[in-house]
Amino acid sequence: MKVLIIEDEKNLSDSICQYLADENFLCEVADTFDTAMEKISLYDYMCIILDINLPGGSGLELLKELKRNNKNDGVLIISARNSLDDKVYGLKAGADDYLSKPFYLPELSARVAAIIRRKSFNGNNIITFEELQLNLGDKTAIVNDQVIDLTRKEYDLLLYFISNKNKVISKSAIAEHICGDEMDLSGSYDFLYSHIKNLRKKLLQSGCPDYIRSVYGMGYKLSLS
Amino acid sequence: MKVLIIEDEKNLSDSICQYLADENFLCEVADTFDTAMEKISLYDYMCIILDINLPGGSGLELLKELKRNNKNDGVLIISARNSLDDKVYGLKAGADDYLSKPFYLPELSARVAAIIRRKSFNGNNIITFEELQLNLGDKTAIVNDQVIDLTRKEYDLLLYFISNKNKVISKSAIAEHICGDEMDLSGSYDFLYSHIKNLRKKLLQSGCPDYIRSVYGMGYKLSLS
DNA sequence: TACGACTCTACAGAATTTCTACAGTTTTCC
DNA sequence: GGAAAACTGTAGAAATTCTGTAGAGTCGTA
Repeated sequence: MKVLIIEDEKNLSDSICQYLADENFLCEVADTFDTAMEKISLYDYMCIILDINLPGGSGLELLKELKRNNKNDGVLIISARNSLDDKVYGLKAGADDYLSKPFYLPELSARVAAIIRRKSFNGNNIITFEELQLNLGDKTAIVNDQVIDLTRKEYDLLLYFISNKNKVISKSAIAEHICGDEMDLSGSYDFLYSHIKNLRKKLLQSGCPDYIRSVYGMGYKLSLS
Repeated sequence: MKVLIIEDEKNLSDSICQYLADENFLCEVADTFDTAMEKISLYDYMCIILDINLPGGSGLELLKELKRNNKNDGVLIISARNSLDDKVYGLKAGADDYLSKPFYLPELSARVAAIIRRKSFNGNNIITFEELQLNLGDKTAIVNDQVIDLTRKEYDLLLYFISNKNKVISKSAIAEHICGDEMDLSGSYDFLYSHIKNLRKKLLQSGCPDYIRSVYGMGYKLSLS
């Protein structure tokens, strides 16, 4: 559950960071325009907390860049100026919410949680794709109110698929993700084929269409069509 | 999408190579200063992954040579020393990014992709030509909101065309780009004709005009008229 | 420690998709 | 018109993915 805090005032970013970390978010901080751009282009975040006034460039520019690249990260703008302008421009540029400084950390946290909930979760640690539900809390998968028993690897696999939905992910990326970097691999992805086969089977048995598409020569993709 | 890995430790270059190959890059490895110099002078690469510590010469020297020859290949430096020196000198000498060992392969891959995006596509994840859209992130081609299923070679081909739009590109350049240097070629471009035919067919079926012009005796060109 | 149940991975052969060589046809250029 | 270049459909080759099975590994419990 990664959150990026784009804020140059170290005191503030530190306290946000600590507060959100306690709420079980994985926080990263970027304190300049350039590092922020880099992080955004490299990784996906569930939510980006964006200070409009940045050294090196405007936060709004950053927001536009995000949208230009079809990134779906949630964005919460924080801005010192309490002007209506920032709010209007920010929301118009595609931000999800706005909070003006100074603010109370619990309120920030609540808004971040709300954004994430709206984006992909429906409240209680449940991440979904179509009728497919994954409960991160007790690590169960649910389709049509029916619990599917998944092994640990199958669960990891499905989680990785859902959090990268509609994107082609390579087999090596999947292998890294579900086995860590101590995988010796020896050139064969047989174990992956097996897990995917079993996962597909269990999902199909629960009446869930096969959303896991094989993309020949590239990898896999979780998508509708 | 060719990438050159300059690294003498075979274990490392092997795993980088395999990981990137699975991400659909065409990888070549150079394990000494001299072979690296030779490859660089012979071919163009989208990105060069450069280990600073090389047998036979410093990677920084190689970097300078690259710039001296006005080569525009992207460069990602990897170095065992976690010293600021390597990073500073490297970036000053014209490298695009720096990663210190040990690193996580997905991170390397993300950075390579980012360098290529910055170099060739202005940092955008989506590159377009008229109604034709190519999304580098999820590796899809879209025409009029409709996804076109492309094979790996067709995708590579289209990517190469779009990133060289309005320029005539020779068949040998195309062949090298989509097959790497291990292509035997034997003087015949039959396979290329086939791929281009199939690509054209798929694009036409999606209602996209045939922007792929054949330039008799020269090669091909993606253009309007 | 031993047992059973469950999970993971390796293997081999089948099925599928993509690639490319070939032969014949059409187009282009001079 | 003739030669070279480009195009097309086809079929076999090659690469990739899928499947079932079996043995190895893991974990909890008695």
